[in-house]
Amino acid sequence: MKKNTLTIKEVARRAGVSIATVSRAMNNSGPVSTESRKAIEKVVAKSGFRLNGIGQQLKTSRSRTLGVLVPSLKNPIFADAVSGVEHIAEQSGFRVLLASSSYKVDKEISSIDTFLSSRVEGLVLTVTDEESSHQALSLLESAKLPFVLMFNPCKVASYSTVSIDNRLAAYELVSELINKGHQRIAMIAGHLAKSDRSVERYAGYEGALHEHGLNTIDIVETGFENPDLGDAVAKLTAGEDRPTAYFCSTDLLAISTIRALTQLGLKVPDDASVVGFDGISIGESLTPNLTTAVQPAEAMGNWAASHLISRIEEGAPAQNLVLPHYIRTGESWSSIIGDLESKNTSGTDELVS
Amino acid sequence: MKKNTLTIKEVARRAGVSIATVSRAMNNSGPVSTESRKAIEKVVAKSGFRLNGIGQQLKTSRSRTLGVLVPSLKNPIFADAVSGVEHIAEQSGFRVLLASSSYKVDKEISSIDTFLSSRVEGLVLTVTDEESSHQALSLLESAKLPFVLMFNPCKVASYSTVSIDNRLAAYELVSELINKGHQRIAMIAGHLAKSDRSVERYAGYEGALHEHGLNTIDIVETGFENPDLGDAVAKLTAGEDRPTAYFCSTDLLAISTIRALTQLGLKVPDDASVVGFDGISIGESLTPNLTTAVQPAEAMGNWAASHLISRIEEGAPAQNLVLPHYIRTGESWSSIIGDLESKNTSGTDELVS
DNA sequence: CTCAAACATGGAAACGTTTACACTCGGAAT
DNA sequence: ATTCCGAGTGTAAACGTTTCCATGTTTGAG
Repeated sequence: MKKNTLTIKEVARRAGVSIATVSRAMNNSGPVSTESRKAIEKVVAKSGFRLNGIGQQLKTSRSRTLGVLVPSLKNPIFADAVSGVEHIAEQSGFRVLLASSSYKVDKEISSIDTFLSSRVEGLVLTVTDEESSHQALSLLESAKLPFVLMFNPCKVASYSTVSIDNRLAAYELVSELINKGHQRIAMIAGHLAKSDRSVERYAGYEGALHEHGLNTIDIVETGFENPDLGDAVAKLTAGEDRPTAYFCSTDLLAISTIRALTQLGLKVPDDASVVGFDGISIGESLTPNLTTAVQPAEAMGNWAASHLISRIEEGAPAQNLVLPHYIRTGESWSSIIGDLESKNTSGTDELVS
Repeated sequence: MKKNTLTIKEVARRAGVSIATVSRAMNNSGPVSTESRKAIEKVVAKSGFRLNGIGQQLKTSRSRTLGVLVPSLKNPIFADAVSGVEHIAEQSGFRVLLASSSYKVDKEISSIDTFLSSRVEGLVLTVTDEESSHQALSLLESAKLPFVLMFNPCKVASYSTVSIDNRLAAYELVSELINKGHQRIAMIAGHLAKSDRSVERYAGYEGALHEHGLNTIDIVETGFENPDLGDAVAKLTAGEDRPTAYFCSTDLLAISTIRALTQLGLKVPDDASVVGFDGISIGESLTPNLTTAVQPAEAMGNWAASHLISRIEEGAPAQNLVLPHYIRTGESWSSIIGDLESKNTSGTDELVS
């Protein structure tokens, strides 16, 4: 059992110089004669030697590594954000260590634990719910590890965060629906109002409705991934005054909702409007394409990474960034102003009462 | 400028024991008296000390880290696969270092370079094209780093690979279309036939057509991400005998194709059938939901990771795994047996000529 | 009571780097 | 001639661990 991975010491020996010279040559960190350099390059080329990053990290006590923690890679919104982080990190010479929490607090904590012992220099993360992840975050705080929350609405001002105004975006979206004549608007949300984002979006939804004297409908909650909305939506549409619009707290949910409605014989947007939230790029290519509140996920990832790096490198202060969202108008909603009276007077109501 | 991160030495001092004892206590790697253990635990709890992973890695010369390299995280098929890798890695006590190549060979190489100096113990990767990534792969070979190719059809038997039989899957899918009465079947493919998978799929497409004495149609090539297929598809449908079916080399492309067709006033699947490839989960929720050849992406990631780990841990030999694919039947295609004559005689043709 | 096994412990040598420091040269400036 | 400087180099001390080894100190069996 021989050690076959060669070290700077061996390279130095073969090139007939000292290890200090090899180090200087390979890092361009000091003067090296052309002669020595040649000799070293020759040995390196022949052997494929590369400096052991772990040795470097230990000696310099810098890992040049960022941790990234998201609930799941299977939701494009997170995948896009991670992609954004990765690009900036890469171009700043940082490596990216990845973990996912599956929306579980204990996995959040154990991942952070791993990051901490890996000595990442900073962390970009999205927690399921800032409240219940409090333990995880204070772990980070006490370790004095710079971190940036992504997507999570900022609750604690001293944390670095990048997010959009979920409440406002939801408010705008639902208000638009109301302007288009919708009065019965249902909300479909991810599992539990356990996600702080869902909670905010619900608040926006509620706010918009109340402002117009309309009532909310019992929220439909479902799992985070690949939910089967069939039954839930069927129940909603069964009542005499079924919703004319569905506000989904996620594009993925909106897509499922559209399918569920179609399955029930309802056409979107003719018989029901559906709006989503997130603005995943696939939503633009759908038929009908989604009306949604766009979170610039990749840009959020970009910003999170570069802000984190400037905190690391220059000791920049924590910062809360609220990125602008916008409503991307698609074909999944429609106006029902014209239809309103006919529906209400001669339509279902009459028939039933 | 004080070093404030404390070390095992400091903990040992505070607990009044030797560093060897602290190490044994924290790793459960040797006998430690209850007394010493108590003292150490107390110091650790108070200070939040954790062993420096970099020191450990250096000393043990194990990084317990896997590299993962994919073209892009923005295609769900890769995100799912990475997710699969991450889960297995995590549960086997491996960290995951992530990089993406943006379909560029030079980024593949530089990422591998980074992985190599990070001393990852193995690498899971998807290259854009095995041919043109030859340099990158031989870099890995000469570094004797175990790696597993994911998605790439295996060309070199000595490499570990996990993929499906792209050619066969495409063949089956297109054959099915032919069975359903389609004669003019177009193929839409990702940028250049530069992707080895696209090439295989084209071969399957061509094979199925030729076997039935049918002709291929000039392939439509487009970029990898968010392609605007409008023009290309418009051109295809303009001719007198427009395709009745579209075989897309990717679900993402299929979705865009459906949109393009709809935009042109054609209904899917009534006026044209569209089939995809990949089996991204979102495809199931669409309306119409996609008929597609399913690659079990997450399972591929799982297998890639566990195989890689067994190569690392037990020196298991390289292995080529071809996972079964299957055709997921959706609503995006239809049979045109019955319609065939009526369409051709009384339909568009008559009108035009 | 003796002796070996088992337990507990600490000292010290790695692991592969970077880098402060000291040293040797020439040659340029005095 | 002397001084000074800078380029080029090597030695050796870290960085924070793990682990081999040697050294007690208990125990329990005989």
